[in-house]
Amino acid sequence: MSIQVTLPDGSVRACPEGSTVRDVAAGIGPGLAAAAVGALVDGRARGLAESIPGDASVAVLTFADPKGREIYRHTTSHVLAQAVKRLFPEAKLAIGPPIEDGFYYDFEVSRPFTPDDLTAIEAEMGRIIEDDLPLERREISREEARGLFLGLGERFKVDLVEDIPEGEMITIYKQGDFTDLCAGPHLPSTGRIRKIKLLSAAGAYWRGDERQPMLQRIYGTSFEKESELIAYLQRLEEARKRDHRRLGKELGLYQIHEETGPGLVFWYPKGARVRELIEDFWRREHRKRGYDLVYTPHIGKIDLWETSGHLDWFRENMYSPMEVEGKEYMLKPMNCPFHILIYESETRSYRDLPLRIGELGTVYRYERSGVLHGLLRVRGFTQDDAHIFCRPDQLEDELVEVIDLFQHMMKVFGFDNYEALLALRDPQSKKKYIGEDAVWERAEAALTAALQRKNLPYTRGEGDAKFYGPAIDITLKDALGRGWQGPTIQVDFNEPERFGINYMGEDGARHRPVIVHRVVLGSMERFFGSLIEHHAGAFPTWLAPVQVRVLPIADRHHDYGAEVRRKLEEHGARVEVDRRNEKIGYKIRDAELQKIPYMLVVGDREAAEGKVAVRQREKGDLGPMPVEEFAARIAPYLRPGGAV
RNA sequence: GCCGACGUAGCUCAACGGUAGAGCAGCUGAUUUGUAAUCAGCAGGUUGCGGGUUCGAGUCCCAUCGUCGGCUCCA
Repeated sequence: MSIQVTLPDGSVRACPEGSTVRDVAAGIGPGLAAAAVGALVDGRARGLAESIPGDASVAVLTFADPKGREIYRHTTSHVLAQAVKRLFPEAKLAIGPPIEDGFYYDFEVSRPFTPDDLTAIEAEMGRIIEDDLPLERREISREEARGLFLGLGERFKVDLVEDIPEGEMITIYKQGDFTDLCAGPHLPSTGRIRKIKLLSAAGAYWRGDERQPMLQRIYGTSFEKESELIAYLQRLEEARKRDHRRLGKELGLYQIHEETGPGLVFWYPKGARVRELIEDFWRREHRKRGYDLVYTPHIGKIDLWETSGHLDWFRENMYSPMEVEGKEYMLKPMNCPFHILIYESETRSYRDLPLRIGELGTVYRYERSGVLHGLLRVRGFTQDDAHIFCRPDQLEDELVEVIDLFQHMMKVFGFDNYEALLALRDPQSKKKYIGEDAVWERAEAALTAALQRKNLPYTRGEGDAKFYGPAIDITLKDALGRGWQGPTIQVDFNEPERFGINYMGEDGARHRPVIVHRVVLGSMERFFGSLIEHHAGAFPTWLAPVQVRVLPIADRHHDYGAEVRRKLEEHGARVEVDRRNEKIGYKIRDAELQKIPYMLVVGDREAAEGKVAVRQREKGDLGPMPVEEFAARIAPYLRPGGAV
């Protein structure tokens, strides 16, 4: 008997029954057999020693495949755990999965790991790798697993065993003197691991829950080649250079002052300039698309927050009330109640809808001190907020419009590093959510349809919706690949109900509108932080705080420099003249470090001929040209969305 | 908030428990300069803040403020 194995290229091979993944790889070629770390068998990861159960599609995995790397690093995390158990026999094992670019393992230990511990552990890992211990996979019964880990005193593993659903297979992997509960798969032996590096240790709660004990997590990574490891570490170093906190200081964009408090941002002149440009563009774009723009207060009576329901479900993110003439006021964490007051200030007709009320609204939210992060997580921030009040039948079209606006914004600002999540109800526990089934279904369908109509790729997140409605959440990635929620489009059934707002329908009866909360940038702070990292501080010309710096060769060229500046300013460019008593090389270096898009060197020749010697940021000398020619050349880049 | 590391001049960093230093930036002067740092001089600090130990604390201990990494990616 033989089985049919279908390979990724569509070809089919007959293999003897009982063939292993290793056999299939060897059948394809010796090179692949040597590089293989496992395979996807009918989409499920398997180890090299596992046999193919029957006819199946098989994709052999190497370190080059993300799934292959996971296997490789998962085994590395077991080696880490084995090393820790050797050096700290009292350590209790928790979990140790592969993650993007590496792996971690959590331990319960009597004291946190020190940097010296990490060095010793890494050395011990080296010995385990050198010993080339084979990993043995074994399927065991639930009872046997319980007994085994109870006997080993591994209480977290016992917990994990108990959480494995009934009927699911339980496997353990053993290497030398070390045994771990693990679904696998793994490399055949520890000697397959080449280059390892432990990166850091940090506290982490068991199951990410702060009511649970704090464990000590060790992060590390592993590669097949030393050059890959070095390249990875260099990439980390490069990413650190893009960090908006570093660039924010170097470029004089913003600062957070200890004197004021954490998470409260000062936009310095250059950062403020960029923000102004973003905001101007934002306003124009919203006007074009039928938004009414408003300003509302920063504080409001506590009763308002009672009505809105924020006191029930958002209080822990709100600052304590302040008392004014015996009445309690709250700093606003959201703009919606204020926009609702504007909506209900007059009787609305079905003809008035949709009503789109927008505001660059500054809100304050309490964030725990440990989670604050530069501009990306702060305590006071300005949302590019808007609330769309519409009839249910208008919802889908409105959502399409919002997605279109969002996509336009991302394009204009040169963003492509984002991911969309469609946050849906958890179908298992519908009672967690307010609003009727039919309305939810309609809203979820409208969101899905809108995403499809606008061709926005997304992943579905069942159970990710807020209690008041489904949403589309956009995650922006920072320089180190960490995700931050930016734009979001949320359908809300709750607040219209709580405020009892309505509109007069065609039928003369009152109807309840739906509210869409939406931000298309997120907040000015987070978006700016993202923007800095995305461009590594080198803003496209239209957003650069200073677009052109004129660099006179000597003092006698200052007057001509001022003339060039005036001419370019007439064309709407932001220009400054470097009048310092320095050599040209110094001025160029400084302008390059300040990431100014264009440097204009002016000396005797340029002054005599009415020219400028153009140097472009990072590109270098473009040669001399008349001032007017330069102005014409950069004109397209001065407009919003102008590339370069 | 919790675990760990860190906090010295505007910035980047030195200083076995024994008189706080350097480079850059700043200021002054000289130089008038052609595509990524001209030279010299000057000034700049209660070592985050507050206690304690010690003959003596930037250094050791406690407390506090702040920064950084982690606390999501579920054997």
